[in-house]
Amino acid sequence: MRQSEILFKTQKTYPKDEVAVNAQLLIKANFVNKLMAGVYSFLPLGFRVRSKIISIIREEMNSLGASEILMPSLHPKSAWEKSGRWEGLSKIMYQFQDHSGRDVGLGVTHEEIVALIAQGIIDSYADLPKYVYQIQAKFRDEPRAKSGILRGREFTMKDMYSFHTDEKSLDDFYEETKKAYQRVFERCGLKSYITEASGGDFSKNYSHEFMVETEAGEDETYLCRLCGFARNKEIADFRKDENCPKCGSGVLEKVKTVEVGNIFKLGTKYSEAADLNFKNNEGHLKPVVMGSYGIGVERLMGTAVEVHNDKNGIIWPEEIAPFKVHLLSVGEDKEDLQKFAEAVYNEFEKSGLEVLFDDRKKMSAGEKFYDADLVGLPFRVVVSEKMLVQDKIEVKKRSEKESRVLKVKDFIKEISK
RNA sequence: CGGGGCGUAGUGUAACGGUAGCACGAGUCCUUUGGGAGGAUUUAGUCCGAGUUCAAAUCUCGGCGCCCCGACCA
Repeated sequence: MRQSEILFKTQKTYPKDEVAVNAQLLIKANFVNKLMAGVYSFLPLGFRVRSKIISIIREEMNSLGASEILMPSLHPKSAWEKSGRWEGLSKIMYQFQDHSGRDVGLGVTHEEIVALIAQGIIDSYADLPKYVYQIQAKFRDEPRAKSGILRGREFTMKDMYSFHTDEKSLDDFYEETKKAYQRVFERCGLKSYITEASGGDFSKNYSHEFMVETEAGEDETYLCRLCGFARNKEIADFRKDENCPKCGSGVLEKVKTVEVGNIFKLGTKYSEAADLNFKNNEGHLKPVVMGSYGIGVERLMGTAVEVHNDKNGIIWPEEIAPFKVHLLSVGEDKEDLQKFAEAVYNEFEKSGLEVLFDDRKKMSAGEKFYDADLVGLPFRVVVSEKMLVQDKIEVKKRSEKESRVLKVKDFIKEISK
């Protein structure tokens, strides 16, 4: 993609109000645009990061045997009444009346809705288990949106729901999901720790949270760096262990964390509210056992920025970088250099390399270098008069200091494997 | 929802109650071209509404918005 052609321009200064690192960098580097507190647009580069994260999530959820669906954001009050959550969530759910006076709300989550759907499909134990997920906007009237894209009022969530005949089936899937979640976070460049959750409006004792360590975190977690055991603050304060209860040799250290995902064993609460039953092999009607599993997409993106940056800008983990390579044409806009840069760009494109080509004219080398550092793509490739005469390119990893000069073909070969 | 801070060109910042200025950006022209280049020229602003005053960006009140701390966070 050519940088000159996309709706994209970095800012020279940090937004004056923002303190959160993810907000400062994502706004300065023009990945996102803030419309109001907690509500963001995703500009070309930010949109690509978001898409990459979604692809990773999709792959991992599909690998669990889950199928993707899409439920609506606009819900009638009636769908929420039986579970008692029209009232229970009224503080954070956007609720209003349409022109004909009907009560409607914007979805904060979809247990009620998905249970209604399953109710019309699941009849017998032979229909179970089933797993569905969606990746969709959620709306929450947060009393205080904060920390850039870490806590928004409108945000994308992957929410998955599972339906089972019994606890054992749920437990098995729950454990598989735990592993899939950790793969998602790892592929996004983040090390996650699983904690047993203490709170929550529902399923009080059957949920786990996935925590990533960063100063920007809102939560406090005690973790053992030796074995990866983690425990949330409420439980840790109650237990008061100093040594790791799992490996015994590590020390529990209090760190700040961001909750990037959470999973719940719901039991039969929502299936009972929605009359979601199945006939077991004896012909008896039983409520379906459910689980729900969430990942906040933008929160994951913001956390990656919080964890991977330096004073010059973002350092994107490779799998979620908007492009793999930033190709800079620097120096005077002479015809032979332009031709060379175009040729390199075409070769990259032909080989399927995801490349952002800084082909902007009348732009000093310094400006392009600053922008490249700020934007933070994994590889920076420079073509200039100096490179032209050698018929080579200069390659530098964003995460490293040293650059290397090599042939285009060799670089493509190296990066493609 | 409690507490605090803050709203001035696109961005970042000045201005005692008395001419709204500077830098960057953007437009035009010339020069420059490996770490945010230089010159000439143009462009564009006091969040909204009341009040006090001869006079309000500045003082008072109300609203709206943003950020931070706390509470909250299926």
